[in-house]
Amino acid sequence: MQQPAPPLATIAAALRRERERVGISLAELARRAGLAKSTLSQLEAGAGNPSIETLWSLGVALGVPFSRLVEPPTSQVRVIRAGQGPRLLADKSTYAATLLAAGSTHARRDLYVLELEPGQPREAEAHIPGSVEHLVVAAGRILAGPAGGQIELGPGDYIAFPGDVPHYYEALEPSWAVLMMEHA
Amino acid sequence: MQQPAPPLATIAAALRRERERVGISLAELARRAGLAKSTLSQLEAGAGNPSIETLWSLGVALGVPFSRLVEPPTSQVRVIRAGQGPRLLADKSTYAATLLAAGSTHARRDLYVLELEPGQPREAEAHIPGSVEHLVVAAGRILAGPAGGQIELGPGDYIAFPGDVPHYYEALEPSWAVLMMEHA
DNA sequence: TCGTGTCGTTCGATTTGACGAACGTTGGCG
DNA sequence: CGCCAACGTTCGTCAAATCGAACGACACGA
Repeated sequence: MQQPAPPLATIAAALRRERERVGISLAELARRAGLAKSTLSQLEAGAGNPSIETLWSLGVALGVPFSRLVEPPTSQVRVIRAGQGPRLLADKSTYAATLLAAGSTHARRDLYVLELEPGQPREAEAHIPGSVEHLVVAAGRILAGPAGGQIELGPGDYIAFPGDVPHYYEALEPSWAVLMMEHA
Repeated sequence: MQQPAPPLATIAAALRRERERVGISLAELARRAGLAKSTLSQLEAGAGNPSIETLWSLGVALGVPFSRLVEPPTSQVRVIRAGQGPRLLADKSTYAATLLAAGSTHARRDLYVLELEPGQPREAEAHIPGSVEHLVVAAGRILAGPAGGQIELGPGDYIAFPGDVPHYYEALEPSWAVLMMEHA
């Protein structure tokens, strides 16, 4: 499972990698995480055995989930090509989805553009267990979320919710959005 | 993301839950993990702030992945309102990125909202080999693509291009877009 | 009724992680 | 050039996590 993985070096590498991804200095990250520079310096040097709270605050400050800091990076190289011509999948006149990028069976992530018109809401039944839907509203107003827990969203708003329970989309005005479907 | 979640109580609950699932005593687990009984006792009581190595050895002894001990049960609904969320530092004032969803190490796909102002274009150096960037323009006009092959995009337009070669973003007017970064 | 084993908790001693202050270095600017 | 600010590192100090040992509670047999 995670047998021979000494998390010491992994954490050191992950910290430096993620920090450079965000593009901030060591001192700045320490400030945001509420830590001493020295602590972070030693961590990135591979020395030390940080406490959970310390690592957690770094994860929050970097905006990455905790697991990314402790688990070794996946080294396998897999190329997934962008979808060619967008295809249209429509089942109701008020709802249209355009498939932008379809992941392979090994890396399942699909990217859609949704176009919705007010009127008949779309009720989606549960998908495969473990799937997650990510929605960013580009224009208009949309009521979305798991059945019974819908939330109203406007341009720029983001919502993520489990796709393996019944859920729901309704446009309050002509709208469109970007949807990332994540399958377990 | 994982915002105000103090992992202290989560860990305590997870430890007791997983230990009872395996069906061993506290003393036995401490023995297998190479820890003092007292340490484990306090951890399950919710007191303490364990080090990474301590928690890791418990994960190994319990036969569960590390993340199961630190992350709360499972995903629920998460909303990030426009303008909220962790903002990545802009190396130029014309560029801002907000991280919406960060993939785990096993499914590396990150979702961002980009905000761009006209002016200085953003030149990005190559990322990890095999990475792909997917961009959907929500509003405005953006010139984007690999260096030398930029394409002008308007609202609703989609482009995918390799992220492991130098590439380029420029807003022709105030714009924002949804970016999915896909790491190999 | 002892004696023995294991359970989980509590109590000092010690190792060690985190802090704050200093250091040398680098880059920008008058 | 000097000055200043920020960077990342190193060092001494302090608080805290971990340890080892002892504790009371419970169960099982002799």
